[in-house]
Amino acid sequence: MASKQYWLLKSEPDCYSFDDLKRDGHTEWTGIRNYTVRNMLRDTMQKGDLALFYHSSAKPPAVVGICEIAGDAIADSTAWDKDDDHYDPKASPDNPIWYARKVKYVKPLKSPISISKLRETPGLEGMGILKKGSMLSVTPVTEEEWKIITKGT
DNA sequence: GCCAACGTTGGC
DNA sequence: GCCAACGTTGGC
Repeated sequence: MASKQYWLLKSEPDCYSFDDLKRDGHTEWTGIRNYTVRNMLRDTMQKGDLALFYHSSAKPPAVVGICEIAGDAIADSTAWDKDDDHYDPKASPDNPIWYARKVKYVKPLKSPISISKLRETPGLEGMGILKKGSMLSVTPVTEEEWKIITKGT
């Protein structure tokens, strides 16, 4: 088994916040409708990987906590739910197209790190989240970046 | 298979 | 609410 990998999961707190995850304990990370993200989530992630929980479109946008990839890839059944916001008419139980992962609450950061703070921090310049125009809701995080961000928590 | 048009994302 | 950047779509 390859060594542990690190990720950053982006969510709008109005949609699903880190506090929601704390309340629930775990959740299914569904609604991914981007092929790059799907491939990472389905093929590259491993059960037991750790992830940063990032609040996008928040005031301010920030990394707020830590969670864990708690299961293997599973078909995203919201894709064939007509009432779901992320309904995809091309998906079906026989051809799921989209996948999800179970994610488990771990703990909050000692204090949230805003995007402007991330930009100012040496060693984090290369983070996917900071790239202009990055729209990926899941991005890999290096061990180095992970250590800097979670130091002291 | 090219590429322009369009929709979406997300920081500001 | 603006707008730059990106992914996706669809006509050809």
